[in-house]
This record gives sequence, structure tokens and C-alpha cells, in this order.
Amino acid sequence: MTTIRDIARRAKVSVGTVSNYLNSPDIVSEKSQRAIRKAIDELAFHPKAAARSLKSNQTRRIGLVPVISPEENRSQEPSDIAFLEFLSAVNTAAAENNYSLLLRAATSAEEELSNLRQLVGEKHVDGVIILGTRPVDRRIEFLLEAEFAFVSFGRSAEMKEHPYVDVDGAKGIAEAVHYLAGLGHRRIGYITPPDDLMCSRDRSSGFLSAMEEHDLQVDDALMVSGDFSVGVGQAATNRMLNLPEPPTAILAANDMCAFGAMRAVHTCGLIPGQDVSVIGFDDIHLAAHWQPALTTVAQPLRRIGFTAAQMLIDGLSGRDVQKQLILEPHLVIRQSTGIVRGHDTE
Amino acid sequence: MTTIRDIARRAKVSVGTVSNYLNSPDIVSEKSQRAIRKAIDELAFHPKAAARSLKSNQTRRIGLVPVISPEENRSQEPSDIAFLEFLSAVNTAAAENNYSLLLRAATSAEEELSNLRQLVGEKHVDGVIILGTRPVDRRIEFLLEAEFAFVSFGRSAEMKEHPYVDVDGAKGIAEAVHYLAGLGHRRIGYITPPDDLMCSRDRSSGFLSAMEEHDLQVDDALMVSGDFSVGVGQAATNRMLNLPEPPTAILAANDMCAFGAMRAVHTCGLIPGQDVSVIGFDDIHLAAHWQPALTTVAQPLRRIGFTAAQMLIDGLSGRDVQKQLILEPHLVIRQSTGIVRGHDTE
DNA sequence: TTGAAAGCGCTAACAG
DNA sequence: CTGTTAGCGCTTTCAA
Repeated sequence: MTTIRDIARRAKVSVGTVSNYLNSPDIVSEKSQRAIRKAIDELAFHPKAAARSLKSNQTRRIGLVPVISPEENRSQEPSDIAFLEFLSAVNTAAAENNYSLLLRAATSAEEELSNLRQLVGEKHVDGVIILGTRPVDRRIEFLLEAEFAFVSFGRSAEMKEHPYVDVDGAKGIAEAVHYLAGLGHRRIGYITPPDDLMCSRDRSSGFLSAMEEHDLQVDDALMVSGDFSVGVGQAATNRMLNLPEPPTAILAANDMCAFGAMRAVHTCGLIPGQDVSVIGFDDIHLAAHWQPALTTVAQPLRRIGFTAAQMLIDGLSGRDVQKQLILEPHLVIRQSTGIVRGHDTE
Repeated sequence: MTTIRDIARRAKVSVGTVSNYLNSPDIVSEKSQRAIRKAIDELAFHPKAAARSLKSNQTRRIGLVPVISPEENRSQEPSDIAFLEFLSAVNTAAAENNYSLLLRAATSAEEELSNLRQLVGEKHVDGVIILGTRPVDRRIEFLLEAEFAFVSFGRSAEMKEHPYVDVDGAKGIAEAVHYLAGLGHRRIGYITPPDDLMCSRDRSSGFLSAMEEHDLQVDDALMVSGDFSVGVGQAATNRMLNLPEPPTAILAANDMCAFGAMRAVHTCGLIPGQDVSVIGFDDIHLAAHWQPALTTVAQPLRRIGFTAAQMLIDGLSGRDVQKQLILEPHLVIRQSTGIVRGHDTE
């Protein structure tokens, strides 16, 4: 392995000068620069990351602990695809700042916490990004306590403030309800995200208050706790559609869930967008390509991921930045929603 | 920061003993073990990763360089979702072996290579996994030359052997053609993966020979070079459907592409699975949930990802293992394919 | 079994 | 501007 000493020897300068060249080239004389550059090229030298971080105490890595359920070996982060969009944005922001992303998969909430502890304790990374935030989140408690840099996607209900990027889910859902109400829908089904997530709480409050605003009755059977999967969307919708008084519209936890809902509508011999309206959440890429194209509450996942990473890196670089950011979602209207059948005749 | 010295002092042993305890506890006396364990707990000690890797010369990380196009900021790896399934399997295998996954995004093929060089040269990782293999692949040339551990998803056409996990794409496509031919289809359109990928070459050969086997004519207009996106699937299908003699079946580059194809079929006022059959490739989770459910050539992406990572790690651990593995795809028949309309009347 | 000590490859004073 | 040097926190001989 070629080291900084080899370069120094070959370029006939000291190791200190080589190190200076590596870190602030302009502080080194033209002549030395040339000699060093030449030696580096000839020996194909690369400064070893481990040695650098040992000394400088920084890794230029940011960590993420995705939870992957072992049975189906599927990512459980806020819906597969949405997670990918988020992840790729984080990755992009990291790369732009010359950081890498370190993933350490966990298969359960317990493991998630212990992997995080390891990542942090052993200093594999300079900071972490967490998602799937819960109202009381042990990860956040830990990170705050350890005074370790992090940004979360989603607020928690902690007393102490922490850095996060979030979306005003209550407002997003409310907008969807307003829109449906305007279309004449009175029985609106709502499939929530997993109960333990903060975003679920947030959105439910938006749902409830918007329903009230329109004098719409919230039927227990029409507000079912679900998750981000196609399967649950389909099952929950199916159940609601078989109620004595079925809903004419379904608000799904996210787009995947909405795809499942549409499937259920179809299976019941009804047409999504005509007989039953379906609205998703996220606006993943596929939403526009579904048949019928999905009306959904768009959440700027890429912007969220990018911003979270950028905030984290800015913090690590000592730049001081806004610590909390709440983005506005907006309703994207496509073909999966429509006027209530028989609305006029009532 | 608490170090091994602090533990040594507190446990009244030497640093060497603490280190031994960390690496092979059984070699340390019961008494010392207890004392050390106690000190570690009390001080919440974690051995620093950087120091460890500097000394031991291994990182327990495996690297991956995803290509994310900047315009749309979307992963370009073999179709978004398929990539996620692969990635999560790699991550799982890594985690099981106490490895992490390091991602270093690139925005172009040039950057992909230079990021890889950096990952390897600076020893951020012990080995890498590459995908989107090309017949002549500079990454593979580089890795072979550098004698750096890696496994690729997909063969290349290099002279030298290299470790890979692949799928017999030719066979998969051939199976799809046989099936369509059996259904009476004679005009079969084929949208290929990106031309520069090895898998494209592989599958095309399977397509051509299967067509020949059934005495089916390969029309240039029906074999279009595409990619893994919904958009291209839709556009290409649309074009083919407007030909004087349109195809009655479409083989798409992958499931996403097939989704686009179905959409085009729909847009032309036809019904996928009845008027025009569509077959995908991959069998991503959503394929079964599409409307109509997609017939597709299933590629065990999770097994591939898991195996690739496991092979890499086994190699790193000195275990010697099979270096090449080709998995068999199989056709999953669902509702997007059917007998040619008017087949009987001919 | 344990302790002392020599580095792993780099950075950052500090003196020249 | 350059060279010397003392570590960063750990592992691993080697003697005791």
C-alpha cells in the first residue's frame, strides 16, 4: 500500500508538506505541488479513509437504519417506493457534499435502536437521518441525550426541540377532504398510516377537523387503522365496501395503499373514479401512470430527503441553519376521483 | 470520549487485555472479564471504528455506487423498485454478517467510475457490489486490475472470469415467447433493456432464437430498444400499436416498462390481456397488484441481492465459495396475457 | 494470562 | 513555505 510517506520520499518533500497539499494545496509552493502531484499520479496514491478519520475525528458519512422485515424481506419504511425516492435524494445531497451514506439494516424496532447506538457509539458516521418518527421516539431521545447530530423526517412530540423536516399532513388530508366534500361525497373512508407513527396522529387530526367543518359524520367503521401496503389498502377497502352503507370515497394512507384500494374497488365490480373515489398520499412516480391515474396528496419526498441531508451536513460543517422545516403538501387531481354518483338527483 | 485506556485504567488491567477481551473474550481470565465488562458498562464504551480499521485494515463495509440522474433525481439502476428490492436484500445479508452498506451516489457513468475508484482507493469499503453490468465494463476491468473484492449482478463479456450472480435472461424471454406462441400470437413486440447492458444482449438472443423456433418473423419495427421506465414502455407500445400491422403481444424490458405498455394499450382503447397481451420482467411486488395483474418473467431479485452480498462477504472472510452463479427465471402467468383475439377463426 | 510497546497512515502544531 | 514530531485509538507481537 502506498502511503503519504512514499509520496513524500518520491517528491523529496516531507510528509507534512504532502498532507498540506492534500488539505490546502494553495499553501504549498508551486514547485512542491508539481512534484507531489507527479508522485501521487505515478504511485496512484489515495489517502486512507480510516487514518484520516482517526485523526480528524470525522468520517464524512451519514447514517441511516432502514427497517426491513425478515419475513418478506421488504423495506418497511414509509412505503417501499416512497422510501426509495427519499433515499435517493438523501444520497444525492450527500454525494454533492462529498459525503457517503451508510446503511445498517435492522429487522425490528429493537434492532433499529441498537444498530443506531452502534453506528453512533462506534462513530461510523458523523450524523444520522431517521424516519418513521413516533410521537415518543426512543431514537430521538437517545440522539438528543448523546448530543449526536441528526435530522428526522417527521416531528416527534418530545419536549425538547430537535431538527426535522416534516410535511403538514393535517393540512394535506384536510385539503383532500374539502375536495371530496365539494364533489358531493358525504361518506368518506379513511385508512390511516400505522398508529404508532407521528404522521398518523397529525393526519388524523386534519381528517377529523375537516370532516367536522363540512358537517360530515365520522363513522368508526370508516376510519380504519392501516399501513403503507397494497395488501392492507385492498383489505380495508374491501371491508368498507361491504358495509351496509359503504363509503363513496376512500382516503388511503399512501399511494401504495391507494393502489390496493383501487384494486378492491375493481374487484367489487365498481369503477374507481366513477363509483368510488380514491385518494392517495405521496405522489410517487407511479401514481400518474396508474389506471386510472391517481389523485393524491403530493408530498415532496425528494425535496424532503435532500433538505434533511443538507441540513444535517450544514450542521456538521458548523454552518448554522434553520433547524425545523415544515413543507406544504398539495393535492394533485387526476382520474381516480369524481363527482358522487347520483349526486344531482338527491 | 472514552477509550480503551480508560477502560483499562478503571478495570485495573492493561489496554492489551481490554483489546483481547473485545476480540476474543475467552482468552481473558474470568476475573478480568468481569472487571472489564463492568468498566465498559459504566463508561458506555464503544471501540472506535476508525481506529479499528486503521489497525486491522478492514472496514466491515461493502460499497455500492448507485447512479442517480440529476434531472429527475431518480435512480437509474435496473428500474427503481427492482433496485430497491435488490438493495434491501443486500442490506439484509450485510447486516446479518455484521457489515454495513456504503452508498456513494453518482450522476453519470463517468462519476460512477470515479466514485468507485475513490471508494476502493481510499479503502472506505472491503468489497463492492456492482450492477447494470455492461459487456465490456470499465468497473470490472478496474476492480480486476486492482485485485479488489467484488461481485457483480450480471456477467460481462470480459475475458477474465469474475465473480457474479446472474439470471438466465435468454431462457426467461424464450419461455415468454413460447407461451405467447402457444396462445396463438404471431406478431410479438419486444422492448429491450438499454442497449449497453449485458442483460439486453443476453435476452435478445433468447428472443431471437425462440422466435425462430416458432417460425415467427422478427419485424424490425417490433423490436425496439428501450429501457426500464414506464414512459418508454408507454411510448414504444403506442408506436407499435399504430403500425399497419400492430403486434398482439408485447414483451417489455421489465415490469415498470410493462406498466407503461399496458397504459398505452388502454389509451388506444384496447384491453390489456384481451386485445393485447403484455409480459413484464422482474416480478416486482406491484406486478401482482396491477390491474390487470401482470404476467411476467420472475427474476428472484432478493435472492440475487442476498446471494451477491453473501458471496462477497464469504470471500472477504477467506471462505472459498462458488464464484459464478446463474439463477433460473420463471414465467408467472397472471391476467395481462391471453389467447389471440380471433385466433380460432383464422 | 498479562503488560509494555511498536506501529497502522494521517493531521496539525511548532520551530525553523 | 517546509520539516519534525506527537499523537488519534486501537491491535498485536513479544516477554514476563
